[in-house]
Amino acid sequence: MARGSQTRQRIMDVAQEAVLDKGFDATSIDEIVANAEITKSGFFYHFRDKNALARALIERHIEIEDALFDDLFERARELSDDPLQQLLIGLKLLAELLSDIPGGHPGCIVATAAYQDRLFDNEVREANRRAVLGWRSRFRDMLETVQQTYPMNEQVSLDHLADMFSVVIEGGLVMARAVNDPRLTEQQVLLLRSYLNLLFSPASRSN
Amino acid sequence: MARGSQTRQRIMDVAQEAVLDKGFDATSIDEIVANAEITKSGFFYHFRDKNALARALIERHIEIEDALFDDLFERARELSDDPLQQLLIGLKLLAELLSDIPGGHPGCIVATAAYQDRLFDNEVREANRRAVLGWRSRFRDMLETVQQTYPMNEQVSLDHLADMFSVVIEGGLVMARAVNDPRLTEQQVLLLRSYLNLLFSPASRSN
DNA sequence: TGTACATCAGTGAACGCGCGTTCACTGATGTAC
DNA sequence: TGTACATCAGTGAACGCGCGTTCACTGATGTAC
Repeated sequence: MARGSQTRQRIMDVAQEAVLDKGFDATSIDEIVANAEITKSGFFYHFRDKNALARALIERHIEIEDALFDDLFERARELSDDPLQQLLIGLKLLAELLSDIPGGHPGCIVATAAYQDRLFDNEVREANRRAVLGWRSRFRDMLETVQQTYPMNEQVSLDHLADMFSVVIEGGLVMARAVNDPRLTEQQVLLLRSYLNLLFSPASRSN
Repeated sequence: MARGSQTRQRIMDVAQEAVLDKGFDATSIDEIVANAEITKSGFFYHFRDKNALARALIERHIEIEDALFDDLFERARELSDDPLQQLLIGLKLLAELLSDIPGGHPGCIVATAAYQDRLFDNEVREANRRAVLGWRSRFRDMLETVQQTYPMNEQVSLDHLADMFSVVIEGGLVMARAVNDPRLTEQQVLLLRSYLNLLFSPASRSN
């Protein structure tokens, strides 16, 4: 890796940690450059302005998150041939993964961005929107496959259901922060799993 | 109402609108006093500093939210004697209410606070925490009553399930912002309703 | 192989603006005697 | 009922600090001939 892009990477790593910890605008460039061991003007060599950093952070985050989901459900496919089982196993793996990451995982960058909307320019908002819509279509595809084999026990919109993955994760992260209990997100993902199980499993549900 | 407390109220109204729109620290005191038609020093007569405003906003919000939930489930109790039906009706009413409020409802003040944690002092964080725990115990009580009549079809923790109300609402609000679709929150609340229905309804679930 | 030039990856100092906060003061209303 | 004093609900001007951003400059590396 070229010398310059190493530095750029380091700036982003340092920035991401700070942003996840306390939000984007509470993270000053001074602080970032101090931790990245570079000068302020070095920062502006790599990023035109602070918005460019936000954009880069969101875009990189989407890639990482996507790769992570790819891995996760790939593993799930290895463990079962049944589409419903794959989904349930994937969610279980996701819950485990969430419990392994100490103190907040990448997902919340999206929420941070959503909540500080007006601070960002249009490009940042668009990047954020694309990320969320990407997740919707990913989970929607999986749900459609499941539905082909397992008719739903109650009719609900697959799009809404697909959004619920993001909702539960992001909502879980918000609440985990609010009550200061990092395990909350994981627990909520397992509840989503329980819902999908009840929704798609063929009856015989007595005890 | 005394002259002073009218002004105080006006400051808070104006501030709340701005905070919900773009976050707490993106809302300047200058802007608040301009919209409240008062001078900057007038603001500092009513609030010692910006944190005091945050605290007042969160506390007032909790009261309003609590009153709102009280009303909502009181109405639900009038409409049915059955605890499960009460819960389901309550959620339906909540969804309708969310769709009536144009552009974001109070709930997100809590998320805003959670995501800008480091900006606030301990008292603000504590107020926020109390709010969330209050909702947990409220919903937990309702769920316990339901469970006495309707055993769960799948064993899950009532505490986690109670948290899911907040998770779905807050997560829904975050996502609604991210994709710019105000109806998203309402849809997610209805999915939670669907989950509770599947979880507690006695079998005979085959369409 | 040596020289000329260009690009890369930064440095250091300065700037200006907006922000939260302070402080000395004031006119209107309330209270004691 | 009138006067003295206290409190309430503000005003207006100033301050200082941190922040994002700019700008002129520089030493190291890469490329052409």
